[in-house]
Amino acid sequence: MNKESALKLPNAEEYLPHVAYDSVIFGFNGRQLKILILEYHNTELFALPGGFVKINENLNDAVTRSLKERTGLDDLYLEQFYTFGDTSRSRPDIMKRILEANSGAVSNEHWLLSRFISVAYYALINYEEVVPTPDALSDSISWYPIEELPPLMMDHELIVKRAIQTLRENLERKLIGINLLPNKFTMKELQMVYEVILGEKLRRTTFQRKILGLDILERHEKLFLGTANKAPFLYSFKKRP
Amino acid sequence: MNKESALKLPNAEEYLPHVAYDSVIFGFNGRQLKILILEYHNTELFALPGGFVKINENLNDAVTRSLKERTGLDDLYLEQFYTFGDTSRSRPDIMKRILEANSGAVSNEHWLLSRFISVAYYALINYEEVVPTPDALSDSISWYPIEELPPLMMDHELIVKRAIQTLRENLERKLIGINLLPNKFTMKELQMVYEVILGEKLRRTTFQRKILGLDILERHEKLFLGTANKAPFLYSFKKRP
DNA sequence: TTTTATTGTCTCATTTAATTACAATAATAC
DNA sequence: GTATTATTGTAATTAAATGAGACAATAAAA
Repeated sequence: MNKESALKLPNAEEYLPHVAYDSVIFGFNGRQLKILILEYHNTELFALPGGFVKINENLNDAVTRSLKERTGLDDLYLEQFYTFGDTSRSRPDIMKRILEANSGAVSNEHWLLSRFISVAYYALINYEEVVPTPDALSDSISWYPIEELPPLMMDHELIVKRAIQTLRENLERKLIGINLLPNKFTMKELQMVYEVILGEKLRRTTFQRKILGLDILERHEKLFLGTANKAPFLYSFKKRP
Repeated sequence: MNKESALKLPNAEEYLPHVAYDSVIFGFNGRQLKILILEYHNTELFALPGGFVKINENLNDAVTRSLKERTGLDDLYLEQFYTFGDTSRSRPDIMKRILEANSGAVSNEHWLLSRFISVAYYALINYEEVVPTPDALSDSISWYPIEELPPLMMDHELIVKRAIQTLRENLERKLIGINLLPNKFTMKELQMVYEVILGEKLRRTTFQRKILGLDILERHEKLFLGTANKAPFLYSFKKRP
């Protein structure tokens, strides 16, 4: 095991025991909705990025901190959506495999083997700006389309499912100024984001009229892509006053 | 101090440290939306009913257990809505007052004086069926109209505010089969529930047409109240198939 | 029998949304 | 140049939902 990463392992005294968080980080590559999944060293275990809360740290700050570490971004749309608290979600056997693959033998009393309650968040980020960075326990962190996720450990598949469900429910009400697109985008791109989130096709004219009617977009120059058809306008979200 | 209640104090070994829950229990008395607030022994401190999670207990089960103890009910509409995790929400000074008012001197190392993260739930219950019962630390538990709450300790006012906000947001989408009414109710009563939750008056004819159009109500016999006017029908929510 | 307050249901106007239609374009083919 | 093609922006038309009254049908009291 590589000593450097072992040194970065979270230390019992620094963190609140029994409390964790997990993040479902959504990105949009122009066609698909994807999420960031990490793979632990030498275990073939896939998981959501997550972490622990320092003794004197606000829960929300802890999540923001780890998202900054995983993505390099600090302006992201972040929303807490559920706290998972079943006893069955804690799997000391799996945690032990992860820890031992990373740093050799681990005592059965290790704090990370105890029961954890996990507060789950989802984040919406600009796919193009992200520099995914694995954490101390992981080999890799990569984008996976939500339709083609690897098998996730513990209850992380349930967490993803609920994240998508909440995202759908919140789409109309809360997050029109979605962070999933670059600063400037076409109406078609915005429509595609709505379609992949809702999982259904929308009518072009209805969608366009509705969004424009909300008066939340600013129109910019046209985007000439060299295709043999009318060039679409670029839009950006208006700054909130 | 009364020895019996002191004996019921939660014991450090039985519970998950640093994890708590609080419940906003809504009831409707026919005119107002109310919530259950308890008052701690000899402290003039008012708080939401809450509690702690046993080492081997699911979070949701812990909440159900305590709601059963506080209200006598086990069939209630219960929804988790947010987890409060700021460091500033923990107030060892206040907790110490509560504990000492209950059982004499308390060590500064007492587990209840440490930082807690609280998972907040709201419940909708049938006002008439409830038998409010204080917990070990409390003198009383009583209904307060949401417009006339006593000053609540720590961040409990914020928790109530967010509960009401979530209830409003969820009214149309989720909980048409509200638990706030008795089994049979008049259209006017249902409208009043909507009005107190939304905080606005609704048009009688529009409301009636909309609700009946949803096809979720069953019509029963008329309710004769002895008033000099046409008697309204009673309705109940259709059983979900 | 008349009066009063309230309920259940219609009607009609108004608003909002869905659907269709069509002109405007940006590049390509000729 | 001019016709062709795919796509975009918007207007016109239909359909659906909602708002605002109108009104007959009560249940009890005057």
